[in-house]
Amino acid sequence: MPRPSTPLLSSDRIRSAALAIIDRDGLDGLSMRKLAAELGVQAASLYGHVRTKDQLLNDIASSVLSTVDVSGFEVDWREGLIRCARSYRAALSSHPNIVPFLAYGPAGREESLQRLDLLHGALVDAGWSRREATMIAAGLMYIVFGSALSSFSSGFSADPADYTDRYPHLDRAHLLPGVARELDRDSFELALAAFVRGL
Amino acid sequence: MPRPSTPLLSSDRIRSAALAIIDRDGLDGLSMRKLAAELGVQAASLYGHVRTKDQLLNDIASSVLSTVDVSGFEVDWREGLIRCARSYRAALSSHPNIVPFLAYGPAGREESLQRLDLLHGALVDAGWSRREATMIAAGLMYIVFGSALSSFSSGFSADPADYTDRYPHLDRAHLLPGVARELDRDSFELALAAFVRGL
DNA sequence: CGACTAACCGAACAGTGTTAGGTTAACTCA
DNA sequence: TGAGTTAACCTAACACTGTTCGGTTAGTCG
Repeated sequence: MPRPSTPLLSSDRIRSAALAIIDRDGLDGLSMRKLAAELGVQAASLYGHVRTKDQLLNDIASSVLSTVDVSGFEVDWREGLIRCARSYRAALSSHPNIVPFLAYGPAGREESLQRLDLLHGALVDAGWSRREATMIAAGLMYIVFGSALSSFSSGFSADPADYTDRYPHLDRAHLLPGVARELDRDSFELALAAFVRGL
Repeated sequence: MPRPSTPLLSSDRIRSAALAIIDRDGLDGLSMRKLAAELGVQAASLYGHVRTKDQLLNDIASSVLSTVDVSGFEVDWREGLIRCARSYRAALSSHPNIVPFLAYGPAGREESLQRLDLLHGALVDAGWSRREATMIAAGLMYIVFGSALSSFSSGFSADPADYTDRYPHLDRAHLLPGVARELDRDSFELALAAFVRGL
């Protein structure tokens, strides 16, 4: 196929198709050839719009994180922390399969750092030292990312019988798939509340 | 080369060589061919001792986690939580490059679950409901894993000049490589203390 | 109309995990 | 002692992966 009348590809189309694959098939389920196939194109053609796969993932990560909202610090720094963490977690858990990529390294941090900077500033305004503010922000991120990659609900086998014998103490309830997500959310809320209260 | 007089390979040798590569070259730096080469062997030979690369990583993860200590709950459940979290983090941060693998899925959880079971039991004995105990344990893991993959110190560029202009609020101190680890540890301790205090 | 660029394709390269089938040393047992 | 079996390695290959090179043609500008 030569150059088509109307372009088949665009960075946006590529990104959203890639994110759809990640959501459906997981992070390992995304390959450039598969992505190209779903766009009706050969793999090589993608590289006219995307520098590299890693860069593509970074861009996707940035766009996922772009929905995070760090406003709400005017009222109360505690409330601000809580809102920020919730917003962060909501963004991450809407596309959970990309979280392991975020957890890897300096990924799409431009967006992330701007938000951290705001958060940091708000904490300093509230009376914390710069160093304390940094640590508090870090702690908040620990909880957000830890809960987002939630090795817990998703890490358990679907069959409760696998566990009840071997781990008598563990609460059986969280093994039911339907309850797992709710439990994850409640665990996050509990951790968040305890953390903020304990500061 | 036919069958050698004394075996060149063993599961233990493979595991420790693999972990050494991971520590040195990162998780992506480990390939079966490279691992084989360092053991003076061809890649295919590894599969006589290891079922699959994923299984190998799981075994390594389990052995890393096997150093975690969940004792110390006799005295006080708060103190027990803190000790457990510290021990967990110590294990993870002694081999930080394998943490992203742990963050992936149901990895080497046999070991992990046994410990969680103990922790859970201790919390229930201390008066928490089963559900609360589960959530508290989860929250603790959030902080441990979140801090272990510490996107923070390791995620920053080595050159402070990259940041100071763009993010005026961020504390410059944590950009110095030497200080980063210390700051990560302090952030962990702060988050842990706040969490436990806030329960 | 001619030059040039943009957008795609086919084929290839080096690398990945993994498997099948072959070769030979060491062990087992009559 | 000698035959048969098993264990431990090998070579070669398969089906992938991300990525690049060189071609082919449609659209655009002078």
